Amino acid sequence: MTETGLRERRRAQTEREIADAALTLFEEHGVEATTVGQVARAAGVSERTFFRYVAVKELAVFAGDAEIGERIAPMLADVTGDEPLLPQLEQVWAELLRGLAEGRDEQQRRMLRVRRLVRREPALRLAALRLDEERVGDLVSSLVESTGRPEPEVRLVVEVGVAVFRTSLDRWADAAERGEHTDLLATYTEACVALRRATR
Amino acid sequence: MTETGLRERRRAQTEREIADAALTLFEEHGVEATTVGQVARAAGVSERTFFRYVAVKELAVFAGDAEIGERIAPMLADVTGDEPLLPQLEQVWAELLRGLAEGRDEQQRRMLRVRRLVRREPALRLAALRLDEERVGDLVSSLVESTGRPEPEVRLVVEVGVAVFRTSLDRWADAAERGEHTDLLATYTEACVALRRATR
DNA sequence: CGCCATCATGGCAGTCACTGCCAGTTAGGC
DNA sequence: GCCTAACTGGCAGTGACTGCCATGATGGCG
Repeated sequence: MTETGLRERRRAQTEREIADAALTLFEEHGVEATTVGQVARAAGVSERTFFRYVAVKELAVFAGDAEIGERIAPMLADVTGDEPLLPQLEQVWAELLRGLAEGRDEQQRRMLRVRRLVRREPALRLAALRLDEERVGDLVSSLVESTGRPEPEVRLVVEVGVAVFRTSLDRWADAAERGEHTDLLATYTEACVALRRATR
Repeated sequence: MTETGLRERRRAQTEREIADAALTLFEEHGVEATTVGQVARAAGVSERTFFRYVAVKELAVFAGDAEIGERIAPMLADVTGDEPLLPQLEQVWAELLRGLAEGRDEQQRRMLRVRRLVRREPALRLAALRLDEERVGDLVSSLVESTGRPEPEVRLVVEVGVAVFRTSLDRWADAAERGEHTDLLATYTEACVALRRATR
């Protein structure tokens, strides 16, 4: 999985450094007021290299999020087309959050910082939506293939599912903003319940 | 409502001309390959003026969509906090589509062209998401005030509702792409039913 | 009808995100 | 140790977008 070559390590490290620099600078001065040059310099890299690591400025802060997709992939293997899709997907996401809660504290703190920024900065919100969008696409095609269910049905379920997930993230970030520290997993499961109540 | 001053009319007209020029050029050459200068020239306006009408290039094609928000506003008055929110919202959107179906054919054809482009061009998809996002924000705060329901609940319902609506638009555009001409309203109500099935 | 405040437009210069190209350096297989 | 492929920085260029200013058109008002 993780290549231990020097190149791989270097690459992972600069990716981290760029992401951290971006996060700090975005928090401090706002996304718009932060230039790519500033982030690059803070990360100890040239502007040109910055763009070899991140496609657009706003996405700098999400570097490393790809691993989340990788963590989801194996869980998807258990999803079957013979049972309702949505509950199974909710299980997958809950499992993901459980893994996060058991993981390093540092990762959670970072995620909270990012989601707070996402809540505050429209430009970042848009970037986050873009990522969601891509993940939805991948997830849909993957599920269509593995479950054999018709595309429109799968798309609807996935789209609704991520909507619930996203609102949970927002609510979690909001709570933290107000100083109330809540559990993301609990917030998410509550949201799933609220969805049933709303659609009953 | 509609001021009949010469200025207002001129303004509305150039707005239309920009939107039409953008739509045609985007269809013909793709969004990325189309420069603002080209759209501006085709619309008979300077580049500087273009940016007085549209905030970012990709949004050019959605000019005039604001009126949809205005058409929704009065319908929102009937929404009460004493009954489940989601069905009421679904009613509002269905009503909106009904109004569209009864309206001018030209408007529907234009909407279809736009949604097809949105489906094909990631940049436009993102722009559409941005608009959705803004509308969700407005809708949520408006509903929180008028219904007195707690913000998180309202946000969840609106976000899910919009997701269902969006997938309907996509499906509608897909069908049209394949030559099957389907009814948008019917597609939407089917999606609402599918949502119940998925969450049961 | 003529005057004035307001607004709409175009041009220009400037910033900044992002890309292609080229040259120099470095890791890693042989 | 050698050679290929990957990584990097610099540079020039494009295009989106903004602020500023001058000019002309509109519409209200005496």
